[in-house]
Amino acid sequence: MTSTDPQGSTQTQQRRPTRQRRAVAAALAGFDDFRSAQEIHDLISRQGDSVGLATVYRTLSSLAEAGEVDMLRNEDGEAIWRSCSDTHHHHLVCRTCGATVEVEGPAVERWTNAIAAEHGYADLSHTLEIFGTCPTCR
Amino acid sequence: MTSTDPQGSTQTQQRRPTRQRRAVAAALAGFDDFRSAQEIHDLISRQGDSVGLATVYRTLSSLAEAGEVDMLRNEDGEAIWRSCSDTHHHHLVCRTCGATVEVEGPAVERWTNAIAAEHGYADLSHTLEIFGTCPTCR
DNA sequence: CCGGGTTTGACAATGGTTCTCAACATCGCT
DNA sequence: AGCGATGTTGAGAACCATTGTCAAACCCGG
Repeated sequence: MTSTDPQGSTQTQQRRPTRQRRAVAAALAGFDDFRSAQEIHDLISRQGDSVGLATVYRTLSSLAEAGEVDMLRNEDGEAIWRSCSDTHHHHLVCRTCGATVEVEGPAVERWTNAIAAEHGYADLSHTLEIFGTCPTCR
Repeated sequence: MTSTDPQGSTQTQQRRPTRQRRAVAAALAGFDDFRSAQEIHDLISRQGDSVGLATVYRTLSSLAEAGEVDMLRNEDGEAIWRSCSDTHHHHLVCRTCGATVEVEGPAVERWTNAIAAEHGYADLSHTLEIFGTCPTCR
């Protein structure tokens, strides 16, 4: 926050291709649903790599900031992650097994924008997640 | 979870009107936006009452379960609470000052139900919160 | 006023997440 | 290839919201 930021402002900050970051990326590629940082950390270990938990957190956060992964919170407030397509979308998540369906809702986007505008709110962000029990888990 | 549950099942369990519960209710009546449990706890102290933090949590949780308060999570995953009307609704929350607008979106309800049904998900719940900057804070 | 189930509070314990900081890896340059 | 500057990492401590523990205090019906 107090950096001098020589020239390019909020631009692609340097991201060195380290072994650890590659490991996290590889782990992310290995599943489709949302996983907690700790689960991802375990996955990496199981894949033979060794990456510190703190590093997993750091990497996930910066990936999320870069828009390369989705981060949302489960009903307990824990952060869960997964790599994502680049369009804005929401999720239908199975409460039991974590199976995820990616959903798009242009209608919802429009609705939230309208509501916010109506009340003069700017600089919006919103969360919309649906939790339920998938057909398999019932 | 392993309780025997003698007779009435998910019914109105006894809720004794203790000094502490009254204090929490009073505190809740004193603000319109969402506050964390700790802030509410502070508020109570400032009002002269003394209630243990654990009790505040317990009371808020049970009130939430009874549908008398809304609990949602801010962007940091912390639980925030406020008393609410009894209909299902969502919120437009100012990121800076916490000012809250209660919004209803029958369209959204219908949409989530449709989506979930389409994928065979049952036992639904969903979260939809909009964060932004209110007119005053800009 | 009594007895029994509820509720409380102080404090410990959890558990996810972030911070600290010395050791280390990369990059750009020569 | 060698070097210095700077970004990264890891182990563990630190944080901090939230929940568990359990004896003491409380409320209620009789």
